[in-house]
Amino acid sequence: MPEGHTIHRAALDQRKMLAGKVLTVTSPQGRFSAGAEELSGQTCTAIEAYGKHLLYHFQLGSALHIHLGLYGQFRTAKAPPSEPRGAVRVRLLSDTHVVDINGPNTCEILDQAGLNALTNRIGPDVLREDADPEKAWAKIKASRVSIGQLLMDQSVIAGIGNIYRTEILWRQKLHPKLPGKSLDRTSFNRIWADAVALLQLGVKHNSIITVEKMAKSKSRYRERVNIFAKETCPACRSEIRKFEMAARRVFSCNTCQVPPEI
DNA sequence: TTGATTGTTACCGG
DNA sequence: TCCGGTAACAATCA
Repeated sequence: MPEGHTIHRAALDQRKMLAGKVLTVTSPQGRFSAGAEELSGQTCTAIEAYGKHLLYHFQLGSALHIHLGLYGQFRTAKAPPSEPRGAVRVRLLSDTHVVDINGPNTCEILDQAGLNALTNRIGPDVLREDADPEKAWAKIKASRVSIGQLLMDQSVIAGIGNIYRTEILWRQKLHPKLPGKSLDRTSFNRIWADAVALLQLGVKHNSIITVEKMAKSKSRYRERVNIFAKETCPACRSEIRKFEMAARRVFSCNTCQVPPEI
């Protein structure tokens, strides 16, 4: 479900529902082993997205750390809470709203040391003001790994997922198999700027949109991306190639994105 | 019921 | 040390 835009959007939405309020933290189905009660009754002081990670900070200094993985999702509703839907690991309840966290990959309580460890292992997040692109560039220009893989490596650059990597590389006319070290600085700058723009648009609309102009009547999902899971390149009508990269599917147009010579 | 999936980590071997 | 490959895990939806 989530690429980085989903988590940043969730942070925006949930701030209004939970931040600055005393929360009741429960695990209605007993699926949270690390002691949600520890946080219950504390004020949630801040909600912060970091790449695909979401942090709920609490007044005594620890934080609830959530990573949704491939399948997890947030379900939000107005109070009073109703019966949990699906597998709810944690339920956060304020005076006005309920946030259920279903099926997250990670669901744990972090102290300050844990928070530091987390932020140190994540690369610059394209959606954060404090992101330093130089850190990403330093790793990319030194790596013989393909740019398609590097864009998915959250320790290199945070927030981009499988759909955005395909779409960004197509938009920038770069083949996914190009080695990181073969990119020039201009290409990297374009990738970074495009990632920022596309993910910001994703936050705004709460969905992935990578086409330049989208007719209102064509707002169905398949019409919002250029080549992801498509058959034909919208620019040159060539056949879209599909292949695997680190066990994830990638798409490219070998006309618009010239493959590297082997 | 089956299969696919917008993700990550651990571990192994070259 | 780097990097590719594999398995494991998660829950939902079409």
